Amino acid sequence: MSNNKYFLDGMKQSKLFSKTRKEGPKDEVSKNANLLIRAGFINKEMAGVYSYLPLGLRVMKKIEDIIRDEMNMIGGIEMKTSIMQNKEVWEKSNRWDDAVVDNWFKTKLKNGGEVGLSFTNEEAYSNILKQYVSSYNDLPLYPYDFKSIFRNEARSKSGILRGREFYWKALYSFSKDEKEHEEFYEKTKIAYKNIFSRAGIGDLTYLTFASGGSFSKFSHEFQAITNAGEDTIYLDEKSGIAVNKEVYTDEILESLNLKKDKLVEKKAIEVGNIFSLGTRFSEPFDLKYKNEKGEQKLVIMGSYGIGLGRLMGTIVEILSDEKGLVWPVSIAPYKVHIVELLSNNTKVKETAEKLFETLVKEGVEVLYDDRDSRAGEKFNDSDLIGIPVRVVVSEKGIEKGEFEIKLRKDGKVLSLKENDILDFVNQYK
RNA sequence: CGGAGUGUAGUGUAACGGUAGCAUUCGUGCUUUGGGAGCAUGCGAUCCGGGUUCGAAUCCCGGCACUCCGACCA
Repeated sequence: MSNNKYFLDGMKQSKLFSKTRKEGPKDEVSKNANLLIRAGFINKEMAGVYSYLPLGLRVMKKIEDIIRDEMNMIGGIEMKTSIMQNKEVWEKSNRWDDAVVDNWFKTKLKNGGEVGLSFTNEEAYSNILKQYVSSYNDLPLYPYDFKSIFRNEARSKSGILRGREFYWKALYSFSKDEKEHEEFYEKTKIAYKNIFSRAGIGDLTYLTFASGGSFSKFSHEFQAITNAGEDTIYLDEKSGIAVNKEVYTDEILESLNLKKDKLVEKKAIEVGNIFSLGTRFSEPFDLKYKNEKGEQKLVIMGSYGIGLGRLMGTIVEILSDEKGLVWPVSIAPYKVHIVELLSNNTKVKETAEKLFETLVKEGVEVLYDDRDSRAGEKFNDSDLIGIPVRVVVSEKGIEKGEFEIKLRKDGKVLSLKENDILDFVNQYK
């Protein structure tokens, strides 16, 4: 967003329809949804279903940009699979029947036919690529998409951490053989690490061994440590490797070379996971290629997911404080929050307006609190919304020829001359 | 899907079976102007459907919704 010179990215708060609230809704216990609703980032529609308001959407898009960047760097190719799914396709892999998959949302066409709403993408990709993959020259392939996913969960909970409708990134790997698959699998571990670091929770997110399914001993989860978590993991703090409770056995610990007495039990949120699919889907879809010798071989698949809403919620759980949200610079809805204090001196508004225009022209993403409200309310709102850099424009500052800067993360305060403010703020672009 | 609980203005809360009140938000006017100011004034609500009763937010039945615990999952 910030490097697009043709799109000036500033917002006057008087034009932002969302408003902050002193109190969270009573039917929302989770910290993430409570704060995000209070700050006007999301709106609850029903259990497990949230709309994203302007500020929330901006955060979501930044997270999306980070993930896209990392996926593209390891060879991902973005596309978009449909949300409405064809029954016949899912019957091939035996995942249409409600007795097999009980969290489908299904609906009927006018002519009586059935369709399902996507709850995952293996079938969609396998079915599409069947048309295009026929030679070893066509592989490997790493398509992915960002998409809304629908799961008829018996119980949604924890705000945006577990919804019935959620937005995710799903990448699938289509490899010629196990070796090629493994190499890519290892690359995604690094890409995932990068994503969580860039999103601000890298130091609390650990690669975790979890149950694997029929094609590999383990799958791998990325677990972010927080008491709000639903999962229990056992972490070796030295190596940064963890084991999910579901595979926490003596035998497995030994195979991973982990000592039981060195592990600490932690609550964590699964913010991403990757797993090997082997030929589970290439077989029913007859997804094969011809190798150099002209032999037909089954494609080896892998799956790599991240729930964006869940990631956003996890970041809120981990980074927010008693005053409200605290966004890392990388995903903050805006980088700078200009807070203009009310004054009879018209110079205050003029100065704030001018600063806003200057910063926006420089390509800084700015939210400008131009509202006709008192200082206390503005400061509290600013804390709640959690933009990294606050610039206060006041009569007091103007007399001194200075702007007051306050950093949301650590509360650090500094004064800057008008000429220095651009350089300072540019660090946060 | 099992268990528990809760549904009152936009939001948060009160009301023994008897005038639906308070706070905040919002509108208007005045005062105020560096951490959710003050005064005045106004708008705005009992989840839906039945039943009991002279009378129901309140009691009973049914439905729906939401929250929490469990089972299940990005």
